[in-house]
Amino acid sequence: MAYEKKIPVDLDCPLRLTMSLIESKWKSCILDELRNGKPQRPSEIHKLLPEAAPRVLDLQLKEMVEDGLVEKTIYPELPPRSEYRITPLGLSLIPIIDQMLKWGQDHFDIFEKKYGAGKG
Amino acid sequence: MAYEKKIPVDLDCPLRLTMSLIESKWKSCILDELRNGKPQRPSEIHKLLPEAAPRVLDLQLKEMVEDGLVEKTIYPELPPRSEYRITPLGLSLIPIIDQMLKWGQDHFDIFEKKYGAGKG
DNA sequence: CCATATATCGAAAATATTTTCAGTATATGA
DNA sequence: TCATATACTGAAAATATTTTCGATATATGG
Repeated sequence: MAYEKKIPVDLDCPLRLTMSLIESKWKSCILDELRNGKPQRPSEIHKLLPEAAPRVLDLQLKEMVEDGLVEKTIYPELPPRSEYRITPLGLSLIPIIDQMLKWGQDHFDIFEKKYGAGKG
Repeated sequence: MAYEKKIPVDLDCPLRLTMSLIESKWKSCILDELRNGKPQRPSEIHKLLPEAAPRVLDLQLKEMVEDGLVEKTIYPELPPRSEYRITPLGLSLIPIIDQMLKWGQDHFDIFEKKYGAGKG
């Protein structure tokens, strides 16, 4: 079969749906950075997540806008300016992000010991 | 740079750590299927998740065993028999799975309307 | 002897994701 | 004029993931 654009979200089951919205490498981090509700410019987000290539953030933010987790405002100025802000829908995912954050904190040591520095 | 095996889990931050343990296509579903604590044979898991290729479940279960989310018992019988059972560590992720499940249920309609049958 | 069930594996093919790179555009300030 | 900052894009390269396929092994039942 020829290449076909993947379905944006996974409607097979509610669990897969939720996962598919946030499982890309940087989406959960982006949500975490925008959680305070403050609009952020792309360049600011890049600074907050310096390990992510700007292009990836662009692409992932675009999907998040499409999915309704984030909204974008473009100001017709020069040099160009735009801002991303978390939506109520995106905000409703924050408790999940929080729980994952906490789980990761609580269990970090186990995985540090197992896989960390030189244990690969 | 030559191909190099990826780091098994992401130790960059607690959030990425948690995500990296469950973000593969079928891992969250596998956890959900094993949540009741009953050991399951590979062939049973395949039946529960018929859309996943057996090979993928093999590979993902192997990683989950390595990560300590699931444990495996091999019975030295013929024909071969083995069982996978969720561990306490895996069980500790179930509240997150539950929250994602619930979120997906609560918001399914939005995404059904947006992306479902013919709206692609 | 042959098909079936069972679990597992290696290898390759197919797909998807992430990253890099070079380009668009335009105001500002050296 | 030239570098810089800003946001954005297309294309291709690099990587990763998922799927398919064919193979191993061996008891059981036809």
